[in-house]
Formats: sequence, structure tokens, C-alpha cells
Amino acid sequence: MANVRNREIDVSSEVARRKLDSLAKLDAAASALVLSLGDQRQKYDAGVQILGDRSSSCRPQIILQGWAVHARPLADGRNQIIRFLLPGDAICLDGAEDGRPLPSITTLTPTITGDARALRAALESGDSAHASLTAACARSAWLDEAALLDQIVRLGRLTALERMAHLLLELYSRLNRVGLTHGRRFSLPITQEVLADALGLSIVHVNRTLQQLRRDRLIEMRAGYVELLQVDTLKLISSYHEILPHQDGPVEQQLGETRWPPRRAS
Amino acid sequence: MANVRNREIDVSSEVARRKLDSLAKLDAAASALVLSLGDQRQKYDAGVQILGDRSSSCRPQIILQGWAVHARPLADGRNQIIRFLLPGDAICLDGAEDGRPLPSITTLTPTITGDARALRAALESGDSAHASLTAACARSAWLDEAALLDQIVRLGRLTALERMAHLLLELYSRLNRVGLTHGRRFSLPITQEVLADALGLSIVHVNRTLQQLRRDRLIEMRAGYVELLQVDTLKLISSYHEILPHQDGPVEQQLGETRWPPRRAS
DNA sequence: CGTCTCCTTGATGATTCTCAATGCGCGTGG
DNA sequence: CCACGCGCATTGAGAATCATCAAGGAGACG
Repeated sequence: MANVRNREIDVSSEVARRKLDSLAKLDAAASALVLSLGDQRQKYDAGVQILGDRSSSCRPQIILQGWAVHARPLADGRNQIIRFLLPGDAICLDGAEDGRPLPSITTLTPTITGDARALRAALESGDSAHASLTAACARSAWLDEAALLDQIVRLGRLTALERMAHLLLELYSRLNRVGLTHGRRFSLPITQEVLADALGLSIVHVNRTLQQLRRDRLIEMRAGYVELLQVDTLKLISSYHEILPHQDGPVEQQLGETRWPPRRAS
Repeated sequence: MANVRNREIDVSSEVARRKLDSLAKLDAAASALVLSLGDQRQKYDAGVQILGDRSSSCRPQIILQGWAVHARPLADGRNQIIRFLLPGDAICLDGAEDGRPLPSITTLTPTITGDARALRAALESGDSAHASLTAACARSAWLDEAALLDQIVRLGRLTALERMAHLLLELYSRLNRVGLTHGRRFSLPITQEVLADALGLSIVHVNRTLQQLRRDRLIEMRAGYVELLQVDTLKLISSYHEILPHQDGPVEQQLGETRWPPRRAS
């Protein structure tokens, strides 16, 4: 763990490389390009809107550290989280020409992003030298879209308990792909209000739903961490199934983790 | 109306041309290419699964006539409709290589599709001669994605009444873009069960929600047709707003309509 | 130590679901 | 032509899920 902090710069962009490499084996040039994402970083505080509204800059970025959300607020205060943006996820990777409405993206934790203009240029060049990169990014886009479809099913046809289990499994799967899990444990640096906005539930009901999952010994949750105690049961009750398998089996070696906010020990 | 039947072949692919032309002015070559979609047609009965499961053929198609849905069935019989596929909408326009899971697409009415392989080839060629076509299809893809996001907000944060109003407005907008509306009226060739699966509600509650909209004189519904009596009020109560405007204002000239199934007069 | 945010709990009510039954229109076969 | 079945819309009653309101507690932080 000690040396992780020393090599933090490498580790951060390594997240993006892991994700893409798990989707399509990257060649050396592609790996180098992806790792260079960390060269030009941007830091954001927690709770900051980094895209949408007035800020028109749609520079492509990759999240290297921290959590963010794409959300849609309603006029009367209701808020729906469309999807979570985790380390390795892209923002505006496909260009936003003309009058395309920009998504409203807000950080949930302090966040670091890498500049993905070089990556976008490589993808748009159509150069066959970037074949592996193109394939990986195409698959990454599939994953993003499939997650949207999962979100629709979750909100439309699952009960509160099922929704929660389903979302936790999705987050686990996505974090596992970028090496941010420890066994069945992962950092969940979000409040119950955020979970409520993602799942279309009230805060109170999220609280009670989590209690039920803990009471049934399906998960354990404390200090901003979750552990999935019975993955199979969780998958069963939530009709969850993996979108795309890893190329080389589950990633287990851990990287640095998003540690925020400070949470009391239950 | 009489001459519409005579020119039905033209009228059908005209739907696709209208949609794309409303998104980006098509040049003559692009128009011709889009209109040629009607040259090779495929007919499907109502209630037929035309993609997903065993049928692996992912030939790109454009719906020329009829309604279909992209749905996700759960093991216990629950079913969530991801999105409606209306005339002018594309199926599998972006290729499905490798292990990408195919969407499960089922017709709701007798449906006619046109072969879009030539269209796909033109898009993938990257030839700048197809610039207007590429732009229009890109915008069409935005619309599709934006509709998914709208569906998420609908299911996550809107009440039953709001969901119904919101969906009717979306359908109106999409049908209007392809010229399949008559003033504020349009054909709604689907059962209340389909509406329920799209809105994440029970059939019974869909029925009562529609009754309330009718009682409040917001809509009129009979014989498979809807009329939106107060569009502004509907937009207000459902937080609806148009995704992308038409280039040349609302399309009013009508084309042929999907007329199915036979419905009793209230 | 006071305040703030977040989690937790109880009580109550609204929304929505489920179950069950009825009716209506339409096609089908006698 | 009519009886029947079938799919779909409708209605009522009761129950489950989930939301809302209100209050309290437990850290974190200045």
C-alpha cells in the first residue's frame, strides 16, 4: 500500500488502461496513449457541476479518481440520477457538435479527470493503427448503453429491494473491472440521498431497504464501504446478470481507492 | 387519401426521409439513398420477435410502417419496454460485432421494414460525399439516446399521471417528425398492457390514469387514436420538453398511418 | 460545545398493486 | 344467424409498497 501512494500518478491512469484492456487487449501504443491521460489532469471539489448549464466546455475527459453522476433535476426539486460515472468512465468522448444538449454532470466526491483529447483524436482518425483502442472504446460504449438499459429495467420493473441489490451488483462489477475492489468489498462514497435519486426512491425507504439487506446478511455496510456477502443470492433476487465478461477473468489486484467522505464507523 | 394507397411504396420510405431531413437537410443523393430503403422490404406479423434470442441476423433495418418495441422480459413474467420503435426508427444501424448482446425487439402491429445495409455502408464509408446523411443519422442517434434518458426520468421520478402525459407527448413529437400526426391526433395502436410495460405500471393503474386524463379533458382517446387536447397543460404537468426542434417547424402534412388493431368505438 | 450533515426511527397517508369480476366487441364455428 | 370464446377495457375492494412528516442521534468540524 505504501508504494501505491508514491506511484499515484501512474495508478490513476492505470485505471483507464485496465478498463479498456479488459474489453479488448490493447497493444503497446494504445496502452501508452491511454496512460498518457494522466499527464494533463483536472481536479474538482465534491458537489461541483463539471458539465451542463452555462459551462459549455465539452472537452473530453476520463475520470481517473472519484465519483460523479449524470443527473436530471426537475423544477420542483425532484432529481433523477441517470448514471454513475466511476474511475475509467468517459465524459463527452464522442463530440458534441451543434445543438446537442449537454448532460448535467456533477461530482459526488473530489474528482480528478484526465484530458482525453488525444484519445478522441485517435478514435476519430479512423487510422487502423488504433484498431485495438477503437475496439476497446466501442465496447466501453456498449457497456455504457447497456447500463442505461439496466437502469430502465431497475426503475420500471424492480422493487426497492431488487433495485438496491441490482445497483450494488452493477457498481461492484464496474469497479471490479478497473481494479477498485477488495474481494467482495468496495468503497461506496455516496450518501443515501444519492442512492435514492439513482433508484427513484425516497431517502427513508433507501435507509430501510439497506437495513433489510443487512438484516438478511446479504451485504455489510459501514464507514463508506460495502461488502457483498452473498453475490449469488443478490443476483438471484435482483435478476442481475453481467453485461460483458472480463477477458481474463475477474480483476482482483487492487489499486488505490476513492476514500471520501470521512465516515463514522457505523 | 385515395392516391395515398397508390403511392404507398413511396410514402413508406418517405417517412424515413422526412425524419432525417428534419434533422439535417439532405442533399439529393442522400434523399435518393434513403428513399431506396423501400426497395427491399420485410414484412412481419404483429407480436413477432424480429431480433434477439436465437435469431442472430442483425441486418440493419428501418421501420417503414408499424410499431415495435425494444423490451426486456424478466424471468417471473414482468416485462419492461425500453423504448418504442416507430416508423423511421432504425434497428441495428450501428453494427453488432463480437459478443454484443442483441436487443430483443418485438412487433406490436404488422410491420414493414426496409433494408438499411446500403445506408450503413454509406455511414461507415466515412466518405464526405455523405456528409448530410452522416449528420442526420448522428442527430437521429442523439434523439434515440435522449429518449432513453427521458425514459429513465419518467420511470424514476414521475408519478403515474405525469408518466403517461410525458410518454404521450414523446410519441406525439416523434410521430409528428415523420408526418404521422393529424393536428393533435395520432394513431396509438397499442393495448393498455403495452403502456403499462412501458411506464412501469400495472394495467389497472394505466386504465385509471388514462381515465383521469380524459376526465380532465387533457386527452381524448378512442378507437386506437389519441388526441392531445391541451398540449401545454400536458407539458406542464409532466415536465416535458422537446429534445430537438424541427428544422422547418412542425410537420403537418399527413402521410399514411398505421391502422391496427381494429378497435371498437369506445 | 454548537452546528451541520447524515443516518435512523416511528407514525401516518398516498400511491400503486393485486385479485376478482363484469362487459363489450369481434371472430369463429356450429 | 347465433352461441361461444377470446382479448381487451373497465370497475370495485382490499392490501402492499412506498412517500411524507417529524423527531432524535451520532459523528465531524470549527
